[in-house]
Amino acid sequence: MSNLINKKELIRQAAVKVMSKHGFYNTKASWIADEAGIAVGTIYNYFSNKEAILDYIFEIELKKRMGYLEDIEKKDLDFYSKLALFLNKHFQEVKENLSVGEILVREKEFPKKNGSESITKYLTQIPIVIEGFIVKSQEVGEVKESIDPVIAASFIFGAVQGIVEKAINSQPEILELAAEQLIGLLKEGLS
Amino acid sequence: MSNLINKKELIRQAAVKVMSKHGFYNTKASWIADEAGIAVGTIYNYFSNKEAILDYIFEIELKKRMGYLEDIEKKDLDFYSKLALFLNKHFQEVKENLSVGEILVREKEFPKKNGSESITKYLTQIPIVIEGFIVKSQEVGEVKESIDPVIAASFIFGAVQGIVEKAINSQPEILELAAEQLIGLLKEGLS
Amino acid sequence: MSNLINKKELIRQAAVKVMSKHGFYNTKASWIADEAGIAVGTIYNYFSNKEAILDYIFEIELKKRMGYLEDIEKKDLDFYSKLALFLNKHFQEVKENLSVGEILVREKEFPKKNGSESITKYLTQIPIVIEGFIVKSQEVGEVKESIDPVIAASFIFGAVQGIVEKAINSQPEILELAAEQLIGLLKEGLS
Amino acid sequence: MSNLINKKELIRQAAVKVMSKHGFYNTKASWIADEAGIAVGTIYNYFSNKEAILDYIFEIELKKRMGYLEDIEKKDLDFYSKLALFLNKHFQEVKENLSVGEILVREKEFPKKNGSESITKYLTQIPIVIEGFIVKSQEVGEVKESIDPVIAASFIFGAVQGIVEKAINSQPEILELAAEQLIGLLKEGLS
DNA sequence: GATGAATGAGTATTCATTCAT
DNA sequence: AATGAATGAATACTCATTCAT
Repeated sequence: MSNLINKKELIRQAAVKVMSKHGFYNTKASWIADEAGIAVGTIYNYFSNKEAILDYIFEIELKKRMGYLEDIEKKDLDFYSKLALFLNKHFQEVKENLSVGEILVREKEFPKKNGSESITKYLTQIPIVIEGFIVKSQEVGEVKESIDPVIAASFIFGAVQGIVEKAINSQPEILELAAEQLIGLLKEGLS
Repeated sequence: MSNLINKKELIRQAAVKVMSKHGFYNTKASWIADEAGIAVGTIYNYFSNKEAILDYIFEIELKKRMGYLEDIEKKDLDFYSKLALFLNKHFQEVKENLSVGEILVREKEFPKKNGSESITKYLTQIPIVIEGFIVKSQEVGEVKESIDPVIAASFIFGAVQGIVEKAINSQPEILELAAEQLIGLLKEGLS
Repeated sequence: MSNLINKKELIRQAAVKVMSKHGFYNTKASWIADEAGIAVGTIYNYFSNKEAILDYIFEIELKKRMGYLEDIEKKDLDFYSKLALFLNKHFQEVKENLSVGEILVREKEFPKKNGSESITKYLTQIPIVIEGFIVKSQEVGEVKESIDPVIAASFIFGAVQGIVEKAINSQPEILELAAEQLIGLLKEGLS
Repeated sequence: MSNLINKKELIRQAAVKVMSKHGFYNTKASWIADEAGIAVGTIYNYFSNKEAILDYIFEIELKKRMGYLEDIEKKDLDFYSKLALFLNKHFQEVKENLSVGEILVREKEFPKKNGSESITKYLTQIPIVIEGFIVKSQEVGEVKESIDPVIAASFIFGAVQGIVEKAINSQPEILELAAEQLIGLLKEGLS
């Protein structure tokens, strides 16, 4: 019964593992099947094509982040506290599953006809929410008026991606301090 | 002989144009040839394979950046001035050729045997140089000791990538203010 | 047990509908199941494979025709009357179920190992019977000696198929007059 | 130079051979390539897909027939002479290349999106031209008014197909007499 | 008997790369 | 050097068939 969900989930996890290692384009459908311990054909009982798997991966992760952000948005906290909450969640997730982090940072599909909806959303929505945080903070005087919210949000989202990239490539341990450092930097600058 | 150089350069530029639009994996060698107005076979007189073209693109761009950074390093300037010089150069380049920016931000090849050396270098070396800047600045007391140079460098490099991504996707004009805003943020934080 | 027969018949009818529309090779087993309102697996409780369904369809139709022909053969009628009886029956059947007609005219399977026995029989036996009619008629002087029975039988069978094809493609109403016209033509020619 | 034409023609001929033997759906692209003595990929330099090959086969044969028919149409001959000319040409072609005949008689594609234009045309146009012949002949009083031209044309086209089918299946030699016999039948009937 | 999820052999098609001209 | 037709390895995806429930 929940077998259906489980199989799709099984494929998703196998795909994360394999795609994080070889990249989307170099990942063969058969590798995912092997990793999942199922037949190739089975993949296509749950996903219409390879792209749909990647899309689903992003969909899941995006949902998680948007869930966090919604919860956070409701809270009566200053900008830095809100951001800190989000960063902690995000870095925590990545720490627990570096493969997912790798995919989130690296995959930027180039669709032909049916590109991955969710990748675009992931890369777009999250910065927009951050932008919203900033705008509100400016209204309250928490953040300087001279700051361009669009630019700042792009910085922050980019910085987060950059840190995850670095963590994956060489120093996973930086994820421990990353949130704190990032918040500190945003609060007071480097000096 | 300058003919030789020109043809290679011609191919590089054609590749930038086409790859920025469709991504490396979805770009057919023949499209590059068409864009360059040459025969497919000709590409292979100048590049051993498709990857080598992308590699060459990054090689060129990396060289430019490293050149700037070396020049900047020699100057007797404070950290922020140095960084400002670099950012201005970088954003200027991207502004002049958004296609190049698109590639620099998006392509993160997954090599099998012979992955692109230059992409890895680009993603690695530049942050390291920035890291060096930070370390030096900390020695002089310009930058707080509490700042983790690795994280900060990843932050900066990531933020730069993030802003370029945003510029490409929707608002090229933010490149105008980006350097100034980033420096401001790093100097004093958001508040 | 009549349940057993009914299910097989149900599948046959569903298959006729779907195959007449998409052709044997483009008909998915699952479509037949859907049309029949059963599960795919059920099909295989009644047929060993997809080909066997088509084979069965032809088997049924061939049996019907051979039945008619046997009955007709016994009657003491002249050639044209016999043929008329057969044509009326055949065109009647087709009129009542154009889908069956479509299949009879269009499907000419190319077997690998286990080709459809019945298709071959259908395409072979009926002309042979007609040939027999002609030979007998020649013995009685009803049909000219100069007529080659094999050729004439092929004409007649082909003409019947041709008319059905036309009826299906564009003018089902020609089936009304087809038998009469065909007989007239055979009797006296066009002039 | 005419190499291009020759290669396409080479593929066409190989396809005729193989498809006539195994049928369109059971013919593997690689078999055609093997028969033609070329690489599979080469096929796709000349045809966009397998269907396009079959389409081309029919296109060629249809053109031939329509060419004959146009030439014949211009001549000032009675209906039977015209038809005789056409039949002789057609049966001659088939005799010289039974494989082509086999395809013309057997292949009745079921297209999804992009079905074979030419097959439909072949099955449609030729009967229409014959129909035209009949109508004209009726105006001149050559053919009885009681004859339905559509039915008669379908009869004739079907009879032709029937005789080719028979020739291919068992008695190629009947093609010798086929035209004469069919004309005789149409002229005076069987009796 | 009925089911339908799982299977995996089978194939059309693509496209980077080659090399004879 | 330039060409572009020829190549054929590589792979996503299909779908008839099976079989555990």
